Amino acid sequence: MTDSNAPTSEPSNYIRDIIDEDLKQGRHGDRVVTRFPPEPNGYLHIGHAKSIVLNFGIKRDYADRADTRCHLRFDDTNPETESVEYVESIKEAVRWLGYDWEEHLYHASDYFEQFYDFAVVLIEKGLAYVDSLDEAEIREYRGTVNEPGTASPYRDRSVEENLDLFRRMREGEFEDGEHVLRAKIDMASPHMILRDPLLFRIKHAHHYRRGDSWCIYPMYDFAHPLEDAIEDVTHSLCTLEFDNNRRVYDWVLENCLDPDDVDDRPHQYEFARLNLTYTVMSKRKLLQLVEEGEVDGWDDPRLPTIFGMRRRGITPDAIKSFCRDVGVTRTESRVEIAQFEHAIRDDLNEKAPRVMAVLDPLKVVVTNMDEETAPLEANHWPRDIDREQMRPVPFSKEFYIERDDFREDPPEDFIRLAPGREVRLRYGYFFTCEEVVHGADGSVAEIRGTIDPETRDGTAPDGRSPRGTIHWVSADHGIPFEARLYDRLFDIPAPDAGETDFREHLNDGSLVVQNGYVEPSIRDLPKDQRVQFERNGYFWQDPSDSTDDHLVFNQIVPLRDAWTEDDDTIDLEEKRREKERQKRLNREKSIANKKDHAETLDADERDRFVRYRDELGLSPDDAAIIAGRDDLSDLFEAVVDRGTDAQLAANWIVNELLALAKATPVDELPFDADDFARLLNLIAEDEVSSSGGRTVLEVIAEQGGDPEAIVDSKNLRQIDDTDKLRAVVQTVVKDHPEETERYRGGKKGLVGFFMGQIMQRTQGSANPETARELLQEELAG
RNA sequence: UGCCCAGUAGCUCAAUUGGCAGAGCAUCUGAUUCUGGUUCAGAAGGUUGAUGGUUCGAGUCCAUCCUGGGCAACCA
Repeated sequence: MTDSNAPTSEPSNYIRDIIDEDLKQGRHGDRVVTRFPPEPNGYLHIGHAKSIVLNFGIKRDYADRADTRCHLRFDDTNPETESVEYVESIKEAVRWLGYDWEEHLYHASDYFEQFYDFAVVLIEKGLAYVDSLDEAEIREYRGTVNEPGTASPYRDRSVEENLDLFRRMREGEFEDGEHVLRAKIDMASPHMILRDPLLFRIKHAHHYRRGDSWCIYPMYDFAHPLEDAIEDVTHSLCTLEFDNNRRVYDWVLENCLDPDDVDDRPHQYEFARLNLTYTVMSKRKLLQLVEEGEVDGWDDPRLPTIFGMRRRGITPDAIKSFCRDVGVTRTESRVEIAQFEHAIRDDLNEKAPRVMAVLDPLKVVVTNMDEETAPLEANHWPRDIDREQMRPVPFSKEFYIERDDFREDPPEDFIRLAPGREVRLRYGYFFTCEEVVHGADGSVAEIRGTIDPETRDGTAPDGRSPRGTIHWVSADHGIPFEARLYDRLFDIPAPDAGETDFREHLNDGSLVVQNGYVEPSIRDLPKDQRVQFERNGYFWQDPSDSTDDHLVFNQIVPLRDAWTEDDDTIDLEEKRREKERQKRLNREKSIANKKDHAETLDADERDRFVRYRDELGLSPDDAAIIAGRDDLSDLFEAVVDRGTDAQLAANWIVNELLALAKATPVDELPFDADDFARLLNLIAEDEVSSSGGRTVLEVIAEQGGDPEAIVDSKNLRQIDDTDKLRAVVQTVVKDHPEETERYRGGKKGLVGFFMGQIMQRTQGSANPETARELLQEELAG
């Protein structure tokens, strides 16, 4: 039971971690500026909602710590697909979700002049050129993922010529496709994106906002970073598929911006888009369903579109709380629809007054009652929700119950109505079934039976209480209505994953229409009130089809149902076994394909490798890693020459130094072989522990310095003195009686906790081996 | 076959930056209940993708491999 409106502590995620750190470092002063940048070429869906909640959520949550903004920006740089209709629908969707962009509404199309100017800057720097290859040729020249590209013959045009051509492109002197403007980066880059990406193309097309004033339009990779920079965005959040594009994003900003502005330029961070089981999320597939009439428009309640969800009756609160639940990560995932349904129920449980409605009516006649009784009184709210809102519920001789709630031949655990059985009618009498009337086809047509007049208030004087309670609606007073029950749109969890066309997996039963009766008090509730039809789920009136004469209710979500006849438990077990099987398979493969490091070495490296392995006794792995890099070999040999033990040196180079020097060659680090040898010496002589050594290494790799001096200034000299250590160990144990208790009770993993405490107190300088021995002695009691 | 990204419970995520592997959802019990709902209590579920290494100590650091995804639009 969470109140989604409450300012609950926001879950942290990796993007918030970055923002926290940036705030701490003052990277953008105290500004945190995000943006939601849709292209107005389609309707928004729950995946967009995740992005909206992320971006606007950051604006809201950091408002107390920082100067925050969140822009709504239309990324309208492609005139062929965009329109005002989409702009308006997107604004409406964002507003409906409950977010306010205030005065920060922007359009990329307002920046066309600036994009042009930035392009001129690049040309003048010799970093962009007009290419006159046609589309097919450009593709050809780009190469493939395995082969480098080749330079366009136009790549080396003069700045003047480029400037002239680019100006004339804008003037409209050329046809579509005759020329493009490209960045001059690297046609051989292993990153395809960096093989001279296109910046501008000619498109004689009418733009929905700029009309015909432009005939060249910028590409995403050029426009987007500049849009962010123009608006002073600090954190530009997008989905994972733009990961590769980040390289151009950075390149554009670093080369277009004034050097003074580069330091606090925007940065792009990617997160996984949201996928749900049993539905599809891509604009293209959604469009296909709409256009082919598989669903009833963009706001069909079965669709995961914002308008579909709105029409279905799902609230913004539920969507937001769901988005918070799934979090923000870089792991691609598909969330079980059950998780979403939970958020919807959790939200509605406290918002929806209860009423009774029968969806699939079966008539019941009471034989021991002739005239109408006064209406029963019932609270719209169940006892566990602390609200009172009474309404009259008329009861009469004839009423309807749910067809499902009666079985002629009930299974063992069936607790509802059956021949000879008594049940409680919700808010009213106990009823006993005495007769079953069959129709011509043999199906049950009517139930007859008696009420116990003593049980009008739902209790019996003799204290008996039926096992089951069922809902009902008076036949004389019930209002007929149409119920639309929605189920998952597809019948497999990942309709868009396999080889087959996703449309083959459409679920025939995704919409079931039933005609039932609802209690008359529904008329006293606001038309847009979400209600719970007891035992049937949450409903509300369809906003477009429901009228006073013909009520239409959408089922927002059914109630959780513990009485299901099919069980998913087998499925779960199967999944576990499948995962286990897969793991075993992968293990075999990964062992079988283990690579021999030495294979890729050239002749010189191989010499070194053999020497390290055979003469110095290094493991083949270590020997190959060091031999494979000149900088590592030089350092390694230099320290060994100074008398350091080869294995020790290798360990530290491979396992510790490599982590710090992934990108930079070690000879560019601010320390030399002497420093490193001295450090290793301190470690070899037990002057510092290995963790102390690591600290020293970090310092000298960062800023250089004498290891010995650092050891002293940071107080890292290893404590071997047993008495001194014992004192520390004893205090630690004494200070944590509860953990000690648990350790003695069998939670041996706590040694790590205690060791951590000891290391903290001694700033990492305790001799770990001795400390551990003493600790174990002490904990043994 | 190049480059990039990601692998923690069935699903979605945590894990104080090298120190007790946890939570929500789903599942299964039990209690409460005039909703087979809600709420509460509990259980089960893990070789942290694998193998080796570093370390007193590895989900976290190093190496290799495996699996999945992305990149060769004048789309975004």
